[in-house]
Amino acid sequence: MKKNKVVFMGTPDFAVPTLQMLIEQQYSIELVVTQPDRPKGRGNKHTMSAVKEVALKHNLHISQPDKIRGNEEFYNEISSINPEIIIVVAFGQILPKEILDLPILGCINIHGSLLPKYRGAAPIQWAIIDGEDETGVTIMYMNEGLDTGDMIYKKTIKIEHADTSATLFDKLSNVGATALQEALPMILDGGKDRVTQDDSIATLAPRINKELGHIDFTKPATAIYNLMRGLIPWPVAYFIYQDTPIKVFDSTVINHDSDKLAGTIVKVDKEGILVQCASGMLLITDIQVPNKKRMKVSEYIKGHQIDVGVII
RNA sequence: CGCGGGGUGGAGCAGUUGGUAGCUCGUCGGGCUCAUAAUCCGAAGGUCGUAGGUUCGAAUCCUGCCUCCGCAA
Repeated sequence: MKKNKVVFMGTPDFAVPTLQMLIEQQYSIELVVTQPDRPKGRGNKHTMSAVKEVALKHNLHISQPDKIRGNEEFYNEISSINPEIIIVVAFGQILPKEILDLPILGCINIHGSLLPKYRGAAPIQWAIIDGEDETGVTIMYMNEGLDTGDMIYKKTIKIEHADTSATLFDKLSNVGATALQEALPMILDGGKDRVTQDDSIATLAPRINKELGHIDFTKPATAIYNLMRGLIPWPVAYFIYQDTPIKVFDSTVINHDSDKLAGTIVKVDKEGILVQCASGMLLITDIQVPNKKRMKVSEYIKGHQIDVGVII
C-alpha cells in the first residue's frame, strides 16, 4: 500500500488510463482536478469530462475550477491537502508557479511525444502529419515553460501506416499509464536520474486548427495522406468541390502519376476518387459532406455527380 | 431554450404553381462471351417515418410526435 498523497489533474480520455492505473496501484488520490462540465453535443447538454466520470465511480474528491491562475480558493484547497506529488495528464490549463512549487516531489506530466521533439498542444497529430516512424511518451517534471522540464522516463512506440491520431491517442494513453507506473519509483525516490532537455533540437507542435485541414494537392500524395490521418478524428482534412467542403476519412497513395496537373480529378468510380498530386496520386475512398455522415465514395456517387477533369 | 439538415423500393439521391412517384447503383432472369466486376435486353421491388389537419385530391401545405444526422472544441 502506497501512502503517498497524490493530486491528479486531467480532463479527456487520454488521461483516463493513468488515473485508473493510480487507483489500481492504490495510491492515495486526495483530489482529482478536471475542467468544469461544458455544454457539449447536440442540444448543448452539459457533459462531464471523461476523468470526472471515472473519479465519480471511485468516489474520489473532485474539484473543477474555472481558472487556476490567480484562483485563491483553489490554491487554498490544494495546498491544504499538502500533496507530495501532482500528476498532470492533458489537463488543459497552464499551472502557475505557486502550484508547481507546492508538492515536495514535484509536478509530473505525461507528454505525448519523445521530448524535446513536439513540445506543445498537439504532439501526437504532428508526429503523424510529419510522417514520423515512431513516437512515444515522456514522463517529465513540469516547470514554467511549455513542456520544457527535465525528463525522467520515455517509452517509444512505432507509428503504423494505418494509424490515425485517433488510434495513436488511444495507444499512447495506455503507454503513458504504464510509463508512469514504471517511472514512479524513481520519482518517489527523488528523481535523481532526471535529464535536462536539449533545447537546440526542440521542435514545436502547435495547436491544430481547421484551416490546416484544407488539402493542398500541389503537395506529394504521401504528405497529404499523412495530413489526412493526422487530422482524424478532428478536424479532418478536406477539399472543396463546387463550393462544398468534402472531408476525407480514408485514402490510398498510388505510386505513379497521370499526365494531368496536380489537383486534377483523374478518375471517379466505385474504387474512389483519384486525384493527381505533386508526386503520386491519392485515391480517396471515404468521405463526408456537410450534413451527411461519413460514407464510401462508392455509395456517394450513386446519388451524386463528381466530374473527371475538374481541378480541386 | 446554441445553429442547422434529413427520414421516398436493398444502397445513394431527385421529385417547390399539390393530381397516387423517378434516377444511378445493386438484385433477379435472359443474350453476348473461353471468360468477365465489361456490355445488351427484360423483370421484380415503394402504405413516400408516424398521428392528425387543410383540400375534390398531398410525397409535395400546416400541426404534434418518433427517430437519424451534421456543425459548433
